[in-house]
Amino acid sequence: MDAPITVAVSTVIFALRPHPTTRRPALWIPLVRRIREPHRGRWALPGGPLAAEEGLAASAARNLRETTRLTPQYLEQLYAFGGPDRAPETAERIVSVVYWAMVRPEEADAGAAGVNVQWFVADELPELAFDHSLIVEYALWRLRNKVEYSRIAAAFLGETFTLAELRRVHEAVLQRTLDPANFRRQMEASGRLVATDAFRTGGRHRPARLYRHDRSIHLADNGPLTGQ
Amino acid sequence: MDAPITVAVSTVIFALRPHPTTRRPALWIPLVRRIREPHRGRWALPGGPLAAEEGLAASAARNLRETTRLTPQYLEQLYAFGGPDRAPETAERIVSVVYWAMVRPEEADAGAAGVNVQWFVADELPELAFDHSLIVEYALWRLRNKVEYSRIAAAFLGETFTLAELRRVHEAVLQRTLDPANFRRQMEASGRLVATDAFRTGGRHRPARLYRHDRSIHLADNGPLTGQ
DNA sequence: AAAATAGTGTCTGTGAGACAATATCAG
DNA sequence: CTGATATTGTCTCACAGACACTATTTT
Repeated sequence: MDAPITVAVSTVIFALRPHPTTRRPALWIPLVRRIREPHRGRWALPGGPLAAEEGLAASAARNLRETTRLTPQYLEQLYAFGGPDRAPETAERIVSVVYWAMVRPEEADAGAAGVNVQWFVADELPELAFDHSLIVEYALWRLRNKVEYSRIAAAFLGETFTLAELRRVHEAVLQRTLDPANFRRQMEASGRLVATDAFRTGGRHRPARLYRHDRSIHLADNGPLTGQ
Repeated sequence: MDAPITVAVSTVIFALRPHPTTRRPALWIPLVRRIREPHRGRWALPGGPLAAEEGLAASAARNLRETTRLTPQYLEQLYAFGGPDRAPETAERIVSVVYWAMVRPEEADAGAAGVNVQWFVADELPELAFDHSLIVEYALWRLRNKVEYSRIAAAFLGETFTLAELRRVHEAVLQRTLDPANFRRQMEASGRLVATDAFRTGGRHRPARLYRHDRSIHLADNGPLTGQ
């Protein structure tokens, strides 16, 4: 007579787009409006049940693709949530394995995706369904930590970028301004950047050198896990 | 016709005991011998299916108690493993939420626990069942990282301890010797230690001051997760 | 006194951060 | 030339690590 336990996979998806009022780059998250009870009408993380023959990360990538039509540049497991009291309104017992992902701005602008999907500024979310507010908060915490010691910010940018562009990603994630001179030195000292001989011209100022990331270095260190 | 997916919880349990040859403190892990196929006879992490009304962490604590008769000083979720190819020998699909835990040496010596349970030096394990070798490797990596920036080492010690005792914990975890003078300064500067006015006497040397940890500071920073 | 560990002092190198100065583009 | 941002230079401070030195106990 075991109550059935369902495994679901949800994903916190981050993209960088201009903030609606300040126009400065900010973190955005797509959410899905619930069309059924419980929490009908509330916004929730995209997700769904784990398919029988599907890996956890594959399931996250699939539901990301289905809700946003995007392919993640980076995808990492966040946490498994499984308390028996997560959805007190229902008899169902759901264990959610939550991933977080990063997509590129061009992609994020393109497919606005289906109805019932809407992008929100990550720091100005409404109250979400279930424990999803807590989950997003945790994902933000992880992202803000990881941007400081990995080259994960690259997942928000294209193949090449200027140091100013990379700095603005860091500033958006960390929500504070960074000294251009010191930022440059840190990035150069990290050994993760490769200078190209191309420049970004067009601004009313000195052109900026374009860099790319060293592809031989992983976006982030997951320890002995090579990509579950 | 969904193939049923079972949720299991396993735990990597660490304790500090003298290494059998060097007698220096080393990390030990209790393993359970499998009595059924697949992998019969091999050693595996303690664990079992998630009970219907049980939280994930509660399940980990319970199976830890059942296999070792111990209560963890620290318990944290490690990762959820759920690839469809984890146990190719069976038709079953199991998603394992793995925790890691730390127990105190006195406790670890006491209840040697049931038959089919045996303690191993963490760095000298045999080939384990399923993907458990990878899991232990990852848990070791997390422990070694976390000991450097949290007061997690306290979980291996009693209420009060000398700086030498704390240093030997760090040395055992990190597998290298640490300068006593610099270690002292780092610990004092961390603000996590509180000096008591008691001393540990008995050695053929100057008595060492006993410290305790500041209980207002969490053992480790799990971000916005307060103790899932 | 000798042995052993507790605890202090000091020096050096590295890196983060503040901030000044110079370079080079568009208009 | 002016305005703007790129890029370089310099200074200071904090901290990790190496290592010499002093303190206090047991035998």
